[in-house]
Amino acid sequence: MNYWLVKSEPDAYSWTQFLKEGKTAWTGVRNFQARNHLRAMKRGDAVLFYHSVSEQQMVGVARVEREHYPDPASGPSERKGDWSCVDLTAEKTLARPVTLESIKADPLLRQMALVKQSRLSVTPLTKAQFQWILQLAGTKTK
DNA sequence: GCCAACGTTGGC
DNA sequence: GCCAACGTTGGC
Repeated sequence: MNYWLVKSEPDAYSWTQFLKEGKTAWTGVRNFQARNHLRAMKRGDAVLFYHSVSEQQMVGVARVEREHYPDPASGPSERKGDWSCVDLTAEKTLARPVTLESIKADPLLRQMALVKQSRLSVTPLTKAQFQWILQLAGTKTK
């Protein structure tokens, strides 16, 4: 079981909308490193959902429902299969969102790729980091 | 709103 | 193949 973090600007695609839909195809990733992370995701992996820019906090937990498959090409220079996407299901909302501020203040959490490589939209995190975040959020793991 | 970090593009 | 210019992302 692996642990991941995906980011979204709330204005573009919010956790609220995700919850409403229950399931979403995580498409549109156009960065090789992020794509490789998508391809490494396994069904059942836990995924933290982070709101960037206007909120800068972790808001929910999702799960990998379907492992990577070709992201529909969006431009003339893209061939089908150049990029990948996965399907995610929304699992639970964090009782208390975990802010970037508190992440940076924490010795364990500030080692996350989210902090070090702020522009990367799909990043891995350790089990310890994941569980600690849930604890800070006042949310129980299954 | 600004700008640092980073990725991509295109001229040479 | 190098690198300057440019665009985008996201923190501040």
